[in-house]
Amino acid sequence: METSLATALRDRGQRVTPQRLMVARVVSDLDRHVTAEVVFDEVSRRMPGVSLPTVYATLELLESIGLIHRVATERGAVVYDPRTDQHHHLACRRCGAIVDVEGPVDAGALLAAARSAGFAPDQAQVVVRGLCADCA
Amino acid sequence: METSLATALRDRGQRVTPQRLMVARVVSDLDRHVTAEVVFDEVSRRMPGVSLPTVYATLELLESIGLIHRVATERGAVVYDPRTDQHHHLACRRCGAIVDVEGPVDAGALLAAARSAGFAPDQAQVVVRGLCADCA
DNA sequence: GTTTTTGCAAATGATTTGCATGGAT
DNA sequence: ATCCATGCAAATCATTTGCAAAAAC
Repeated sequence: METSLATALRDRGQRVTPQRLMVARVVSDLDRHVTAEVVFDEVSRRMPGVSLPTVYATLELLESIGLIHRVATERGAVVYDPRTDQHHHLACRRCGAIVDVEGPVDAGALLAAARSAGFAPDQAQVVVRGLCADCA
Repeated sequence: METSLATALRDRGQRVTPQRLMVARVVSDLDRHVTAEVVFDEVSRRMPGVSLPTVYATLELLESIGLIHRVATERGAVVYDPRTDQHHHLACRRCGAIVDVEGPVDAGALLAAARSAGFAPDQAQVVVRGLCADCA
């Protein structure tokens, strides 16, 4: 991932800094939905002195490049998802946890309805709400 | 709606106050996705002196009763939805707008996958991401 | 009369901004 | 040498909390 990040940054005329490489590496290593705070803690462990604003700015940058996705939870909290391929989410209504889930979904009729309303759809993502194994 | 709210409150041993009735009426009248701030502004217009904390508390109460739904937008902002029946959303990736959309969705396989992961699903909600008519 | 709800003010928590310094090109 | 990125501190924004006074039961 570091390589593709460095390439993307150079292509965009932006700078390759150790902080940016570290944030990208940490998100990739943690390999789950993480808050900015969690990323900051792990980055700080590996590279003390990195500031929280830099972590926020870098997460935003990584999202604009397309290396991570920003996900809003039911509670309004924000987490970052290292997966950028199409997938769906299970959201626990009690503890707020979000877990990935795979599976086919037929939303063709919905996309058609969206188009006829003048909306230009990119993708349909499903959020399954309920209780996770721990809360049930 | 006022009647069902008053009934629900009495059933729960809670009090029927003019502020609560007004918040419920305003959400119902505005009849769209609204922020707490927007509700507060309209409530203040009709009944000056109502405080913002009361509006927040009442929106939370209305949601726990099931008269409105809380929805987190892609940006992490929170809006309240007067519709409580099953429906889906179009989310504009540029301006953040959220619009209701109707249509059948087959998420049976996904729900099955959720169950086999120990998750107890309530419902599957689809968020169609893309560009709204105004932003396209 | 008793208990809940309200309004006020202050606290909180997450994220963003301004600005001078430091670092990448 | 130039200009972008960083770290720090402070600002901002939405939401929540503590508490005394007011209102509903």
